[in-house]
Amino acid sequence: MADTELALLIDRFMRRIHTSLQAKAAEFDTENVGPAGGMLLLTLAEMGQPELHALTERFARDKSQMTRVVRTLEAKGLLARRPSPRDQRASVVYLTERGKAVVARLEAALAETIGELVAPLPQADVQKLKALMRGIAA
Amino acid sequence: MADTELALLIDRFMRRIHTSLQAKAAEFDTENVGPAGGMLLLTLAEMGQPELHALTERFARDKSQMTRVVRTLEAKGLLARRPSPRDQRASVVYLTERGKAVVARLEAALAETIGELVAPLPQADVQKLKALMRGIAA
DNA sequence: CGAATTATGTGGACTTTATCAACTATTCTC
DNA sequence: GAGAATAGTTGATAAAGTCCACATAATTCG
Repeated sequence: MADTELALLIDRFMRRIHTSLQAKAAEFDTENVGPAGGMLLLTLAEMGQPELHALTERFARDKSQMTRVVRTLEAKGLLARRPSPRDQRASVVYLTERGKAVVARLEAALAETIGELVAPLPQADVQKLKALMRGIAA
Repeated sequence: MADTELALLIDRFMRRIHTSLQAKAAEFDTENVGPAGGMLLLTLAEMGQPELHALTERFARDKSQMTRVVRTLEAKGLLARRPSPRDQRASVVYLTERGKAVVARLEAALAETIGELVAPLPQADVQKLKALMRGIAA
């Protein structure tokens, strides 16, 4: 029975990322995608051209929430959809060119913030940390 | 310049904890403290008798938000406050007996959920993971 | 010392996210 | 082909976070 500390540490880390990004949002969040929209775009960039339900599962949010976030990003022209060839109920989601440009900016800002927060750790430990988190995600 | 993946992994992990706990909330969240209240109680348990601003900083939320969360937990009789002896502006926050009982239940539920999510990892790796996260938090 | 500055906490108004249930339209199962 | 499950949307609501202004106490430093 693992203990509870991990959740507190992780929550805190996430909140610190959030706050730090919030502070400099004006500089990089030119499209006003906000935290949720930003994370979703990054997740989508990672996945390529998933069907919406797959993106929803990876992003670990409610599907109705997903509908709405995707719709606002679509309205901003950062991602687009087309019907899935394999399943008429499903749609495939993908970044537009503008979306890719936004993702590049988001990545730079996020990487900078993470870099600061993670500074006390040697680089090798950061890699180790990511590897461990990947192990959980699997 | 570290990359961005860590944030996605961590966000996802946190959301999975959240969803899993949500599903069984009826069993353990007898006082309806909710996710935010729960995390705050656990943080407070960890800290002992901090002044509110110290708790706020550790919890990494806005101070006005903190006022409100603390107030609802106080109303439920799970924590209490008394004026700080050192600073007349500040108040010291601490768990009541009922609060401690709630914390025990929260810890059990959270530990169970984390245990499940972390199952793919050997126990030693989980320890390593916590150690790394502690290193960041410092 | 005293004036300006900073820190603690509260309140109001607002935005963003999340939740839960119902519903349509497909697809799968057997 | 009937019944169950899946993909996605909508509506109503609740929870959480943000930003600003305020009151009061403490600190700084001329």
